[in-house]
Amino acid sequence: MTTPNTLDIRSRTILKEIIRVHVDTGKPVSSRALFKSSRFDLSPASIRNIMADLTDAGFLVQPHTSAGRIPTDQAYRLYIDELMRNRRVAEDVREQVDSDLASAGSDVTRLFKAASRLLSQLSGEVGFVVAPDALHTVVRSVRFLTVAPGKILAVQVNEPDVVVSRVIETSAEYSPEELESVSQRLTREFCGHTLHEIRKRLLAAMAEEKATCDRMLGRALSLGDQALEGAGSESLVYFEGALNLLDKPEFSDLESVRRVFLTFEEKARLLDLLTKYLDSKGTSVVLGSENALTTDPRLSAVLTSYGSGETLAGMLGVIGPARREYPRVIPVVELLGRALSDRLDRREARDREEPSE
Amino acid sequence: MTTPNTLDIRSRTILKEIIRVHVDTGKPVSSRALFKSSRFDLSPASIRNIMADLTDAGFLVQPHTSAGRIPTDQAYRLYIDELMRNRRVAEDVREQVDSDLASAGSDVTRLFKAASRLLSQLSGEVGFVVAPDALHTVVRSVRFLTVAPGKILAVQVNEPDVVVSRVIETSAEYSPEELESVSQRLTREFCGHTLHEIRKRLLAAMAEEKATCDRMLGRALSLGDQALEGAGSESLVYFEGALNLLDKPEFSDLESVRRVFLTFEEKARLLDLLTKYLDSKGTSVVLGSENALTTDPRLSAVLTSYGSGETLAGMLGVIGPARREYPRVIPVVELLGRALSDRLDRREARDREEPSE
DNA sequence: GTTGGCACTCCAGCACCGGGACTGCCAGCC
DNA sequence: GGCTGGCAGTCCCGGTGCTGGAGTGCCAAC
Repeated sequence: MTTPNTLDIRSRTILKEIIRVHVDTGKPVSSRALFKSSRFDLSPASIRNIMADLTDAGFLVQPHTSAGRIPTDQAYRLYIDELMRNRRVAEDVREQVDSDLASAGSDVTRLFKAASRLLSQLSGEVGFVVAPDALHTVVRSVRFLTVAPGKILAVQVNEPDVVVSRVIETSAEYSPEELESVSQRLTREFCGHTLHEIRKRLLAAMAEEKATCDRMLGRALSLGDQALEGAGSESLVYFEGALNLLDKPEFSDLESVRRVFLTFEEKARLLDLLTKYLDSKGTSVVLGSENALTTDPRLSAVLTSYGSGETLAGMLGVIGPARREYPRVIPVVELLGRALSDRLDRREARDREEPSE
Repeated sequence: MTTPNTLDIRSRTILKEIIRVHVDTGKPVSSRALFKSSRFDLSPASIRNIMADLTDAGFLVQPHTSAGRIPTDQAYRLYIDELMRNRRVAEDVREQVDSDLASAGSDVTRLFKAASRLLSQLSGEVGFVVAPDALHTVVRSVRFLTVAPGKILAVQVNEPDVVVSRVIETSAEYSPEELESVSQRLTREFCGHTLHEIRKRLLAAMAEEKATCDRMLGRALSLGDQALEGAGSESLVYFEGALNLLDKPEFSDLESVRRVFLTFEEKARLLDLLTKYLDSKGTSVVLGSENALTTDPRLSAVLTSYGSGETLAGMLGVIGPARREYPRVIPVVELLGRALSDRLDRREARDREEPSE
């Protein structure tokens, strides 16, 4: 019997082939099918022996006694980390990504929607884009506009052109000139910092202001405080293609459907879990058994972060069953990460042909 | 045999009772069940005779020979129009609506979300709110802000405090003063009109400007044109509670689930159909067989329009199976229509106790 | 017009069976 | 020692047949 880390070459080859076949067919893989599908110089009986070892080591399971084997998450983990090699993204896919993102123009919301739709289409799973977390993104400017008596629209422009606006109510009246000067003052003060930092400084400033009794500054700070209140609590996520999962045999019973859709209904929880992976640069594969994404341990994700310039911004990726074509899907996710970063960076024209890798 | 419009009293009573029982149980209703459930002075056999007549007249159907009867859409139509009487909304429901909407504050987006969630919760179906159609809503003001070199944020404030913003790209540079004067000029010009009208006038103005060569005005108009471009094409809809439909026995097979979710995935088509009912003031019940809402003729809707002041604004309602408690659900939908209108009208405190009816 | 009775129909659930798809193990062979 | 063919054993799956129950439709009697 082999221990997890010391699988011999032959076992690895078999495991790899089992994954390939299973991803393809969706059904348990039998020794005979393996024998026929590829030219190992081994009889089905010998393959059975190896499969028995792989089962003991935790890489395979049997749905029932007289069935073939299916790979475990542990097997996928090994496959992803050591066995597989990414394929190149087909040229027409690149072109589709480029043209779809280009047609979204410069409106960030439309860009995110287009990206999640592309992810969904290209993977056949659920595509998602998490917009830059409002709390950790860099503020570029803050503006205030009167929209009605007692109602002021606070517009916060964040780093990659993400605009967040909310209406706040004030009992006090502000003149346009006053609003303009407040806008300029707050922008000058806070430009280039994250909301997180700003919030702290704002509180400190308000405490100090109480002491100095600078009325004008006080009103400015109060406005700023209201504008930021609750900001970042509702992160923006774009999901697309939940219906795709209905076609996956692993989710096509009613109970699974309920759980899967429940997952997407309460986006908040899902988001929390995904956000953990925001720090890690590069692409991660999150398998359900390793870190339950949801109530359903069979859900897994491929995700990567995107961002403009130095600052990490948000994440995107796909969610679906662990049984997926990793060599094809991972490069697609990475492609979209780069493409979206480029767009946000306004470097649209650069390295369109062949990203270094 | 009775024709549709001349059902005698007894037939109506029976039909009403059949609907009541079927809405309650979800299963076909048998003559015996009717005999036991209510004190008609009739034997099961007599009830059977009447049910046979109702079947001939198109009000009932049998799933199969030896099953009870279920009401047709035609029966629901009669029930809604003539047989039922709305129940009063329970006091605690009123309070929940008030407090939930109040806690959404004055941010219109949050208000819509809260309303659709309430509709979903209170009906056990899918709640929806269609935001005021951007094309037919009245514009209050237009503002422009520079967010980055070559990128300008156009903020359009519509009548019930609905803010629509989009980033537009310009090759030309604009100074803050120039933007401010453009904002004021366009606002003065267009305030109080609908986008629809504005678009027309804008095109006329641009043609004229070509003649007079007023450069400054030309730039203003160009900005205005870009700001409006594509506006209104993407109406905002808020759906909530699609999962509720999974609990309905009529939608709990896989094929139905697929169709239902497909319906909500392509919101656009659904919206088109719903929008037809926007003109009609008051509350409508749209039954699937009368006007297919979707690919699934079993989906139906209860909807009403809401609006601030004189202008109709948007719609809200619920979507679910025709088998629903109309006497309870219709008043809930109407309550939310009024409540939302009131909020948008800033008449929050008015007639909280008992709306006239 | 109403009613009890009765024959008839259809469905839902259950048990049963046989074929097919695999595996695990064993004994023999290189 | 590793590989192999053979064989018994296990389990699933689809089809079939049966039975009880729930309802209806009709008829004859009141």
